[in-house]
Amino acid sequence: MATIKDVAGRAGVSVATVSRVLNGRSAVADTRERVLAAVAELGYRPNVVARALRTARTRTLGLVISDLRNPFFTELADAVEQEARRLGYSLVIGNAGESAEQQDDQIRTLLDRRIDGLLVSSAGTGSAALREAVAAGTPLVLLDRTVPGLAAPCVRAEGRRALGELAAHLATLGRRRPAVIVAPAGTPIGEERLELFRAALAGHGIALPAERVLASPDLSPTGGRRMMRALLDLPEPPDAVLATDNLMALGALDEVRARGLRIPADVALVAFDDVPWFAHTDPPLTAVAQPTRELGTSAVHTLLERIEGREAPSVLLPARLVRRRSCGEQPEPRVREEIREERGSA
Amino acid sequence: MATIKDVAGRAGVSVATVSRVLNGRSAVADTRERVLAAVAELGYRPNVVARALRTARTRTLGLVISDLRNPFFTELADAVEQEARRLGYSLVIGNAGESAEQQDDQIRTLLDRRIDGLLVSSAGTGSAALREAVAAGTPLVLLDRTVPGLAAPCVRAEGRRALGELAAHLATLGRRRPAVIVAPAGTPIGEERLELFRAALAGHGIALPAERVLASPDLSPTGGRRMMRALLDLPEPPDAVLATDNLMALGALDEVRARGLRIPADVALVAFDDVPWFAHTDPPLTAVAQPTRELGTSAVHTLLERIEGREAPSVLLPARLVRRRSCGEQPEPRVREEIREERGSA
DNA sequence: CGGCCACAGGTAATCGATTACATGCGTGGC
DNA sequence: GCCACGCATGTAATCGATTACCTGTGGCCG
Repeated sequence: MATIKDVAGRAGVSVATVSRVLNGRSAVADTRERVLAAVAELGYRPNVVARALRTARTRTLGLVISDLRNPFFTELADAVEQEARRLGYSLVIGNAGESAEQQDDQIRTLLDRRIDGLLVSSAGTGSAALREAVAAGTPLVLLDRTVPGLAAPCVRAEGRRALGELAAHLATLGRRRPAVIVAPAGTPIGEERLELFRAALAGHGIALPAERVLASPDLSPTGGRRMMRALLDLPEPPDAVLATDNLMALGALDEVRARGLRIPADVALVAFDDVPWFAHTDPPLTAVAQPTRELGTSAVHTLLERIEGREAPSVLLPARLVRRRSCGEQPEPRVREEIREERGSA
Repeated sequence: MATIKDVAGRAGVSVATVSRVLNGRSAVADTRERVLAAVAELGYRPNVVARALRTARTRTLGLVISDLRNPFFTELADAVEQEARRLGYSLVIGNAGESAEQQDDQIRTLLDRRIDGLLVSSAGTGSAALREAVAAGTPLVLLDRTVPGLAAPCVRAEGRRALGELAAHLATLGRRRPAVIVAPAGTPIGEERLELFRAALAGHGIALPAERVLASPDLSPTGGRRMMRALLDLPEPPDAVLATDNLMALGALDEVRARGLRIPADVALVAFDDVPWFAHTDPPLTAVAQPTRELGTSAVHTLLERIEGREAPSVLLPARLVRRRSCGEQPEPRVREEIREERGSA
């Protein structure tokens, strides 16, 4: 591969001049053209490794995602990558697979590569490597999941309004015995969703007793299915169930079907996190949709602020309720259209 | 951040000695311990950028995936990442979003970062940047999708046996009017699947006329839905449809449902590519499952062979038929179990 | 007791870029 | 006509590691 020296030789100038031409500082027309010609002839491309070593900037961001196979996070990662690339940064993605250990491994690998900044949707609640990153002075922004006590801004969605609408929606439809399948205990954001929903229901005079709030052991369809089983086995089974994650909602759906029950006639089902295939299930699921792509772009912007040394506040974007048919309402006229267009040319 | 010089100073030795201790060449007990102590005290981590510059090896692989939001590719990427990490390599993932242009952009970025090897599941048929990679001598392995005329091994799945089983399955169930929704024209692997299926059907005396083979304009639910609409509008509509990609199958399913038709009573539906949520649709979809994780690990191994300068042959792994309920057979006893376990702790 | 060898460990070159500083040339002002 | 200033460009240091080569010490053998 051609180096800057080869280009300099070919153009009959020094390496400094080549560098200056390529970085747009000075150089007069004649020289400039000779250099560019040499670059073209040799197919020269600057070695970003060398550049990074010298400038101490890699123009690379790191993203550690809690579970890459979860479609919510896939879309988030995609949004982050696009925005980063648009702004001239590469993105290195690390998958934590919902394991705190693997997350630490990924974070350390990224720090070793001297990325300019780090985005993390943390798998556990905090971790040693996260603190190391802060200590090392690497700009850090949390994504979707907060980590209590960590000095880093967090970009996430907030469900107050959407959960308020959901409570109203359920009340209107006459549902009186709601239940919630929440994320494993200790997940701060799951607790928040639960409390907001509880408060919203209370506003309509609907109670959410403890026996109808079940924490799944993990964020998986299996966990969701098991919790739904327990709920349906209750002496007074719920008439509406909210699952605070898309995979758990999927498992819950399986259990309802396996029992031959109908949605929404026998029980309503709502998911937190809207993912493309919720529009394709039978019936299409009503969901609290996080503004996924906006979360991604906003996280990149926040991180760049921090990289440039500015303070950046946490960002809370409102989620919105997407009404489909799993709670019993008639489909709105645009629902069929939505099915057709939602994925676009994905 | 501490550098090797800081460590050397603290341990009272030269940087060469530190490097040797850390890389396991020589160094006697006493010195060794002083160095390791200094490393621990300073929290020193080698700068991989500097190391890469010196050694001309980044210990990084690149993966350009045709569409990260397609769950088949997500799982493939996850498998590749895990195997790469296990073998001491980092993985940089680039998403092409099914655009040849973006793919070239991603490939060039990866080449600039001097990755040791490149894995590509090509979006278009060939591209300038792919040829540049080969010309630059970067070890290259194609994944899932071949590129005719490119001097690089390809790791992919092959459906002969599975499609043979599928043809037999359909014949047994009395289906006589099969149809196929294929990928956009010019996708080599789509053509192959079609021809294998056609041959297998012929073995059972079933014809596959041209009017029942439709090429979708893109790999999306929208495209699949449109093709299914055209098929169902045929004077003699098909009684079994194979979609050669999971997203198109999803769209096809939507169209069947929107018309109030039943699967499998009115029409059977089969997908090429098994993805986790096919076990959760209603009914669960019969699918030709590619050995996704094996494809990923095998691709990494092939690439490492090439990186170490050895020749490496292309790899063809057999796909297998996963019978669920979308063709009309009774569910086998283990199907319920499968629904529960398939995603595991995903 | 002297010489040689083995080996730990230091010195310095190197990877490919950026960039501070030096140099030299041309031009404009007095 | 001379000096100074500005600007294009070259020289060389630098980033943080690895590694070829050199040095010095100690042990062993003759």
